[in-house]
Amino acid sequence: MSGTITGMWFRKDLRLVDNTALIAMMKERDDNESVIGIFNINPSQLKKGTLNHQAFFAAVEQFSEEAEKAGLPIHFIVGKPEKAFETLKKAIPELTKIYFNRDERGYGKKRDEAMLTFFSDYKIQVNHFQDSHLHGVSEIKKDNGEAFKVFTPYYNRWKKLKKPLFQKEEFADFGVKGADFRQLFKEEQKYVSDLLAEIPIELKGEVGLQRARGYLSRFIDKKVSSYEVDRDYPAIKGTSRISRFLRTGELSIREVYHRLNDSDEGGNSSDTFLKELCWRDFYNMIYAENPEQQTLEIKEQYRGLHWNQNQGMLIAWKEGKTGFPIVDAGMRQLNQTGWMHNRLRMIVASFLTKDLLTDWRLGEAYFSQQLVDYDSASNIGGWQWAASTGTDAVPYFRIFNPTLQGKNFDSDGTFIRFYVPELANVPIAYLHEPQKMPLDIQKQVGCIIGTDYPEPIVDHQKMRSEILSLFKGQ
DNA sequence: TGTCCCTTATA
DNA sequence: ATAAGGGAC
Repeated sequence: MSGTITGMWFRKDLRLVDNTALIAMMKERDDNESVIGIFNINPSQLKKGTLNHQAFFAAVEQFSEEAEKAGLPIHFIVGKPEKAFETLKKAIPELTKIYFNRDERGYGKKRDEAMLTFFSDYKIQVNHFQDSHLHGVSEIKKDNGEAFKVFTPYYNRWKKLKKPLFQKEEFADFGVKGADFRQLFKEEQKYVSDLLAEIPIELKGEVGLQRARGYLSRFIDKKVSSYEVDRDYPAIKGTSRISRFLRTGELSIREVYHRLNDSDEGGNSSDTFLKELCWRDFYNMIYAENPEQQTLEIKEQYRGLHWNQNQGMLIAWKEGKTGFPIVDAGMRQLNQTGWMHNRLRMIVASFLTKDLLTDWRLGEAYFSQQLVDYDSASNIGGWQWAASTGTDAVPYFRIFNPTLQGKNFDSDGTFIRFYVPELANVPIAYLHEPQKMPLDIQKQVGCIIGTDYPEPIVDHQKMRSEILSLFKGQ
């Protein structure tokens, strides 16, 4: 083959449509330039065996098949990015240009910065783009040039800014086939097929653009108009459920934004939902501004908090055996499905930090294993919000009462009964406080407290005053 | 995107 | 007795 080769390096942008870097590559290429698709697997970054990992690689597998069908076979390269690209360059010396959509925070940002140096050393030209968010981390600043720290003023600015367009082009529209050098990477292909063989079949259903668009359409057609109210009730499927497709990039954030806007001409039924898309940009920006936030409280004042080290409490929380029905139902939804309703994420996070006095980092770490929609910026931001240690976080004295939250947001107990089957027959009068059930009713409904379902592992009022004094003492 | 507890008003 | 409102944490 004469001419040069240009690579599209896919990462959390597993899509052939409205992919900023991919479209740029196809538009800018000239006739003697071939293109290839690349995906790097860095074994040291894998969280094998977790739902997060399995869901992501289920999407990778689906994407790889779609890309091959569309004429862009994906070349998997394995190892630390520098090593993997060194091997790639040795096997394909004509590779002189790379396109990718950059990561603007966290591990991905460090990787991208290191790789810019690497590519420059190897005389590989690089073009990279902001593709993952409606507004990148540096786009929205206060008038004095500083980053926002509070959500509402950030949102007011965000709302006014013009959003990037949805680009309808797909790879196939350009009438060019990607080159196929996969026979040079037999070992890597074996590694990938072994890795994919470990993915449970249940996780392979919730993947792909078609699926994602199904959720999006259902949400826009049927749910967004009542989203503001319905989204708070876990028993109602009132949320969009597109988060898993946004974190893999199977669904473009621009497609989401413009479909919402087009369906809501002049109305404001989607304002509350747009706010959630803004939170996604906000926390992305906050993580870029606070690169240590995965391990360090943003509020310096609270860096020395003395958290409870009791492992048993943490385990009870993880397993959904705290004796607080709404908390347990939420944790079991997470464990069984890899997803948790947003109201419940707030409740269980408040419970871990404010009722069990447990370090928010442990909760964040558990979510990072379990969530099929895990996004580090949103997850860390959410945990620091709940722990009252983040910027624009809930004030430390604004403490959720888990029993009241259950009564308010699952008043008839539909959600609790579904995920905590041992409580299925408990009368509603006792469902949110099963420990108050008289023994004869316990026997009658087949749920003995302390045997079939735990006593509350803490006294909320007691823990509330304890956490208040912990925070006040800082 | 809270809850508690007090006061005051009304029954 | 209960609702509504406000301050405190």
